Amino acid sequence: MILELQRATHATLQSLTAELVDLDLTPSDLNALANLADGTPRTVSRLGADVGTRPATLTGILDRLERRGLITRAMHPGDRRSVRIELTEAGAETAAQVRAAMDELERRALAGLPPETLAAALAVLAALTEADR
Amino acid sequence: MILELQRATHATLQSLTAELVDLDLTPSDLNALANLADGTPRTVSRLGADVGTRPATLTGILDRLERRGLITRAMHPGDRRSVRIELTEAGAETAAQVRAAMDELERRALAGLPPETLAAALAVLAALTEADR
DNA sequence: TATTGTTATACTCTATAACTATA
DNA sequence: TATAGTTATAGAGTATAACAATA
Repeated sequence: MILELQRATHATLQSLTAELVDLDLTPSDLNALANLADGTPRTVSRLGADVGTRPATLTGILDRLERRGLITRAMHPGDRRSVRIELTEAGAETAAQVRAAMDELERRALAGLPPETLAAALAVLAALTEADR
Repeated sequence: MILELQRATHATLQSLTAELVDLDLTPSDLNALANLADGTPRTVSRLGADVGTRPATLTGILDRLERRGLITRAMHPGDRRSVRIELTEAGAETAAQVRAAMDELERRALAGLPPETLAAALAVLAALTEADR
C-alpha cells in the first residue's frame, strides 16, 4: 500500500504542478495554499502539521508567498510568540484556483468509482496518517 | 482526497525514515530499495517510473546506492544504451529490512480495517496514479 | 532522427541545531 | 524552563537543457 501511496502522490503533484505552471508555484507552495484555501488563519506550527513540514522548512515557503503578496504574517492575539498566517485577497484568489484544479483532477480521476470506495480510501489515509502520533 | 494523500505520504515516510535511521538512508533511497526488493532487475527509466522520479534525479540516488555497495549497474543485454539496476547481496538484505518495516507499519496502522476497505483504497490510489498518463 | 542515461546548473526541500522573543 | 518562530548550514531532491552513445 505504501509504495502505491507514494506513486499516487508523485503523480498527482506533478500533474497539478504542470497544470498550474502559469502560477509559477512550487509543489510546497501549492500544498500550503490549498490548505489555507478555506480562509481559516493558522499559526506556522499548525500549518506545518497540516502540510506535513516543519516550521523551519515552512519559513522559506512563507517568505516566498509573503514576498509575492499571497499571504500575510500577522500578530497572534493572545500569544505574541505566535504568528498568524492569513491569505491576502490575491492569495485567496490563487488558492481558489489551486483548489479548483485539485478538485477537477480528483473528479476526472475518480469519476467511475462509487462513494463507498472513496470513503474507504479516506479512512485508510487517515489511519496511515495517525499511525505514529 | 489529494490533501489527505499528501499528509499520509509525509507521515508514513517520516515514520519509516525514523524507524530505519540506523540504515542511514534517505526517503528516496528507501523508495528505490523497496521497489527493487522483489529481486527483479530494472532499467533506470523503468525504476524511475516505479518510484516517481526522473532519470536525471535517479542518477544521484543510484550513485549513492552503488557507492555503498547496495546495487550494481550492469550492461543491458540487447540494448547497450540501457543500464540494468540490480541489488547486490547486501542490497537485497537491506531492501528486505526496508520492506519488513513497511509491512509492519502498514499492519500496525491498518489492523482494524476490513479487506474490502483496503482493496478500495488501492483502487483509488491506482486511479489517481493513472489519471494523467 | 529518436532514445537511454549522465552531466551541469540553479533552485527548492529537509533535518538539525542555535538563537530571539515570549510564556 | 518551555514554546513559537527564525536563522544558519549542509545535504538531498527537482526541473531543465545539453550531451555522448546507441538504436
